Amino acid sequence: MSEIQRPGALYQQVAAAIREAILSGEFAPDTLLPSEAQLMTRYGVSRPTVRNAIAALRAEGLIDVRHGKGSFVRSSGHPTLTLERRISRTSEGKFVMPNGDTWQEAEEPNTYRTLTTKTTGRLLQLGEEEALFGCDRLLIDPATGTRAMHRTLIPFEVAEAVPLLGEEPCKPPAAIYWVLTQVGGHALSWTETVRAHMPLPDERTALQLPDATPVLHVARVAHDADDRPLVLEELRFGADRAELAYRITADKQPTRRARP
Amino acid sequence: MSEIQRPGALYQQVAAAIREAILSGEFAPDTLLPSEAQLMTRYGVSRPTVRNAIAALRAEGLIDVRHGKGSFVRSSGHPTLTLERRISRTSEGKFVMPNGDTWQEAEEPNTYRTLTTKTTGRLLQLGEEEALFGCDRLLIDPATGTRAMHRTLIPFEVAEAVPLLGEEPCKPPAAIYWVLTQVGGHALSWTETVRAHMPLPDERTALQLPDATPVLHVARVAHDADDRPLVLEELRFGADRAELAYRITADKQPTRRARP
DNA sequence: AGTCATCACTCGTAAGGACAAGTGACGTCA
DNA sequence: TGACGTCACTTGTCCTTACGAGTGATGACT
Repeated sequence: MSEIQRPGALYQQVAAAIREAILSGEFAPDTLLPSEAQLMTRYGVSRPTVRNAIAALRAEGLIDVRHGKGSFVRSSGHPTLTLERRISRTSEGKFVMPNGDTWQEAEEPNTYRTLTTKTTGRLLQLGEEEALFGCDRLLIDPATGTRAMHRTLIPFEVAEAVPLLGEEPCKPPAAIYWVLTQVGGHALSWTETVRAHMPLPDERTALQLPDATPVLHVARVAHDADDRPLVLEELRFGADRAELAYRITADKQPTRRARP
Repeated sequence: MSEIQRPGALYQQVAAAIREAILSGEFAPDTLLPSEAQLMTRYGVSRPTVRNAIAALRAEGLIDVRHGKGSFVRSSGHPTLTLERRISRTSEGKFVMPNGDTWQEAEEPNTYRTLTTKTTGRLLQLGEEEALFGCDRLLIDPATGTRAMHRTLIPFEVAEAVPLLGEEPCKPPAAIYWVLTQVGGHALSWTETVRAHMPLPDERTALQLPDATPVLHVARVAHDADDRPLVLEELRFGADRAELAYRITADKQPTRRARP
């Protein structure tokens, strides 16, 4: 009966005690925590209080609870998949994404269709709710089992010049750059924007995410020589499975971006 | 009384109904949701069930609950601060981090001290629990109020060659690179690794994070000509306030990394 | 020996009641 | 008018009880 007293609510004291035990290593990773009943007698509180404490630890991603078995200390395993974000151009002018792209299609690819975007329109220099030409995919990395949601978005202005896009199913992620070069749209620079958010239920199921696992969201925009956006690629994946890696080399001069 | 039936548990049905109303725009952002009592009569369930549903929406980051007032639809405001991750070298050989570094010290800086790292040792090619020379900071962006935790880590092997580091307080983040050049440690490349995780309580309070807000974690490692790590900078901030932006330019040749 | 029912244990769901605590408006009182 | 107390409303905390559902081992039956 480790007596507890300190801060705020009872369940927070219980949560703090368990958390401390986990972080100090008293409860090792992948270890079974005491059951709810045991915690009730241990701290002299009711079951809702224990469950409330456990819910707090769950939201912090410290433990995993399995129905009928118990609560396990989550092994703070680092991501097993590192996505190297680098785009290179071969001498023939073809674009390759050389690494981190061992993705395979996990489902039958969709076809291009009209989409609207609230969150990423800004990156394409569009207003909110503006229509786009786009395609969704569910990708999987066979080596690690990591899943990712991929979306290609092309402004209508650009898509109209590319008759090939009407064909179905839509091209694999990397091919879109090649397609663009065929019609004279040469991407000169890419900007990647990285965000994180909590998954909605559809993302939770599609990406098979455990509790309290954020989604990493990468939006890659290709710009042409006039700094106008050509394509937007979105990639979402569970932050427990994969991480992003950028290699930065020192320029001789600071790069300046055009200011409209 | 919108009757509900479909999937799984009662509280999930209630949560799904509210979630749908939010995503469809029926409940506008920053709007007050019906109170718990109203939801009880609306769906004909008990208070624990309503609270359970609300807890689920809270964990998804869809709503904010304020004691004594009610539940508000969270305005899905995009991050206001964009951190441009680019390192440039001036012609004099001094290193500058030209953008996204309007940070100010939010607290009196600490002094360098010995730290151990479990999660990021790998990036420095060290084992787990290996000791390092390091310094923590709490930064703030005055324009947006965004807070960030910053940590500088230097392997003992490197730190021993730098007598300047013993001085207190420790240098501002960017200065460490300049210090290194003074003793012949020239950084040639940087690798940034991006992860996301849910905050522990200390991160929640230090960064002043709302519910269900992930932490974005950037680890920047500077390597010398022999590809040995010189410094590790860690930056953590709330994913609701800031995002990362990388500009990628197309190389003529794919970059190959040494394989040991 | 093998199969399968049972049981004890786990967590999940749902309801009920009671009181504490934060918030804001309203009305009283000085 | 101004200050303040009260009250109604909100969510927060905590307890009790009950049953459903997943898991694994035990043991009886074939």
